[in-house]
Amino acid sequence: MPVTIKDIAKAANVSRGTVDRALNDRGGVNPDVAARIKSIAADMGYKPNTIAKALATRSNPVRLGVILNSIGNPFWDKVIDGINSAYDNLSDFGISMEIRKMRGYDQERQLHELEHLKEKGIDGLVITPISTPKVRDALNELIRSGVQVVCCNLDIDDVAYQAYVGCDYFCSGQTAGAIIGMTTHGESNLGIITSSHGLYFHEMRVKGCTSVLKNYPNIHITDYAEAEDDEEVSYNEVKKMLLKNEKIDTLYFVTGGTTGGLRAIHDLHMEKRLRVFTFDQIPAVIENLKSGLVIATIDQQPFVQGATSVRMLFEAIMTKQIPTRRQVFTELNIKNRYNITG
Amino acid sequence: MPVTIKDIAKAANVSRGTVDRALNDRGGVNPDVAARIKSIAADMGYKPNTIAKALATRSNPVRLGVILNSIGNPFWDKVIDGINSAYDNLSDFGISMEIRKMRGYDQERQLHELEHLKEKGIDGLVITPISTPKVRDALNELIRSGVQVVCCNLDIDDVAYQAYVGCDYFCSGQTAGAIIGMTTHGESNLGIITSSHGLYFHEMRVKGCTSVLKNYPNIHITDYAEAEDDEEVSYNEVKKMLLKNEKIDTLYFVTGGTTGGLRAIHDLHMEKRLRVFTFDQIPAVIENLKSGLVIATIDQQPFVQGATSVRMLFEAIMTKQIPTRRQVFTELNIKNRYNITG
DNA sequence: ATGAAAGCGCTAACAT
DNA sequence: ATGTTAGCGCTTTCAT
Repeated sequence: MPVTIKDIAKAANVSRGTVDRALNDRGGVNPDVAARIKSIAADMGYKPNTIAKALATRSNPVRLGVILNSIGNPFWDKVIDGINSAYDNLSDFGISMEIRKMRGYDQERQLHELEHLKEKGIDGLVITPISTPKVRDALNELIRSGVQVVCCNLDIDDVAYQAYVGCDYFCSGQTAGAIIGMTTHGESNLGIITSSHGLYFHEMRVKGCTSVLKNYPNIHITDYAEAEDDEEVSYNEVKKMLLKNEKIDTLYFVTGGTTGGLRAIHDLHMEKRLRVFTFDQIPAVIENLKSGLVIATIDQQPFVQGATSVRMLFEAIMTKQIPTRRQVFTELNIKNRYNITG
Repeated sequence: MPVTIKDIAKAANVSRGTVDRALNDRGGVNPDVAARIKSIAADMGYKPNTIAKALATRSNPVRLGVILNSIGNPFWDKVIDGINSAYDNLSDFGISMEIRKMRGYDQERQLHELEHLKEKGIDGLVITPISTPKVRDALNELIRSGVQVVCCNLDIDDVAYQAYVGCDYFCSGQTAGAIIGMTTHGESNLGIITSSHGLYFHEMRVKGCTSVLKNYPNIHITDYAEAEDDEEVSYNEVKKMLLKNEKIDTLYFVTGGTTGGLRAIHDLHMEKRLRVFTFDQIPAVIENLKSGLVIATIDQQPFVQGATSVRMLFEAIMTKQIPTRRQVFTELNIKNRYNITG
């Protein structure tokens, strides 16, 4: 039988109210008494009952805020599914949640969304942080004011968040490199399409991939293109690359612009000539896995990322955890036409 | 603000007790009144609050039983981790759980474990059912007596269970076939190691694989061996197969006996000659992925299987769901040396 | 600073 | 057949 505050109250010869105040640092209790209560609670192995707490605090429930750079990028659909799924599971706890979606990587826009949620009042925040000093400072101030923060999919340095939930980008690059090496039998001329932002995580994916491809002397990186995270730009750049380099037989899409790039291949009727490797399971990728153009794609469990972010955030708020900057990496999985989970 | 039984009671002009009795079919309420209450509840969009219910029924908590054919097979370690993780998450709901582990596929032993749990009294059961008429009948009788059942990892026909949580075995075979075809560049002489039980799911894995390999005219299935789900038998059979067939350059372990088979390869010093494909991420597989002997393994998310089984079972019990024979397939994921999650 | 008591939504034992 | 009431473990308001 688990120990309750009632048990502690009896053991400490005080009332349940005092135990509650002491254990939750609500103030208004003699320091000596508080210390004694805490030590007794620890001795008895007290673990607060989350569901009872949730029932009791139902009148002013936990408020969650979410800010995602999701507009115009189909990758986020499943992250949002995960967020909503976790939210539904927690609905009995009486929580509320507001999702703010934005397009691209404009820090001013993100700061604006942050301000909006701050004014409405939130106890926790899930965010895909844009890694700039201004965003960093804003998040740290938010955290100082008592709001718990979980970063989803994108990491940011020097922010005292509770957790980063996302993939290991370097490792995802390695995984891609390995599958490229193995399935092309170590013979290929590779074109790499990246985003132009010099985004840290994109770079990691390229580095991870090339570090593995070093083991294959006959795989040559023939050309790079920058898609600027825009499908149209990607479409044009891929076209240009393929027309310029007749030798290219393999394409590696790091992220963003994959849909446009695949369209370019079809418009050039170069499906037969090319083997394509991508990330994630967005509709265009699934379609082309089925058609055989895309050989494999690396999945990073977007649903799990969304769901875990919300769950960890709620957990942190309920148990008053102190920020630990924990890295929670989701699995990286190779998908071919048979094991897609679109 | 969610609607509660109190709201319904007021709307129906009855007491909360009557609403509770009506909504939960506890009997002792006028059929007409019950129908009216139910209709009002539906109209108001009533959703029972699980955590309040759990708090109230804490004195006689939900009792879960688990029966796994896990002894001697490292695959199950992560299933059990998943089961325990879900159990921990539900601990605030005051549930109890007993895990019974057994070795191999002896139906008498399984029926015995079933009897044990039945005598102790359980509200729900997670089981890896041995697909025989006796087990089928025993499970159906259990279900008729009001116990919810979830099948984990193994499916069974004609049992009115709540859900099967596990992988799609045919699809896992296809996925393996595709990776074998792609990474061997369509050229190989294949040895297949299966279990001897003629187990349905093993057969599906072989069929799935060969159905895909039909697309590769130069991949030949040179030999089959039966490991009888025993590491020693597997060790000997693999040795025999490799010594007999000098041409074999690729091995496909369907399951059970992988550890012993890998050991045989090492003892024969044939690591250089062979490319191996396996299932799951058991220690021996991880080790040999790192060494390069195993090219890829197909993961079926054992942790998720365990956790989901328990969660779905609990959910079904709490909400009195009627058995639906739902198939919940976990993801199938290709793992190489870079994205293992051992 | 501490205690007492009401209440969160639901169940179950006891009255009527 | 229906109503009333006392909790489940915790928070919160009101007394003291």
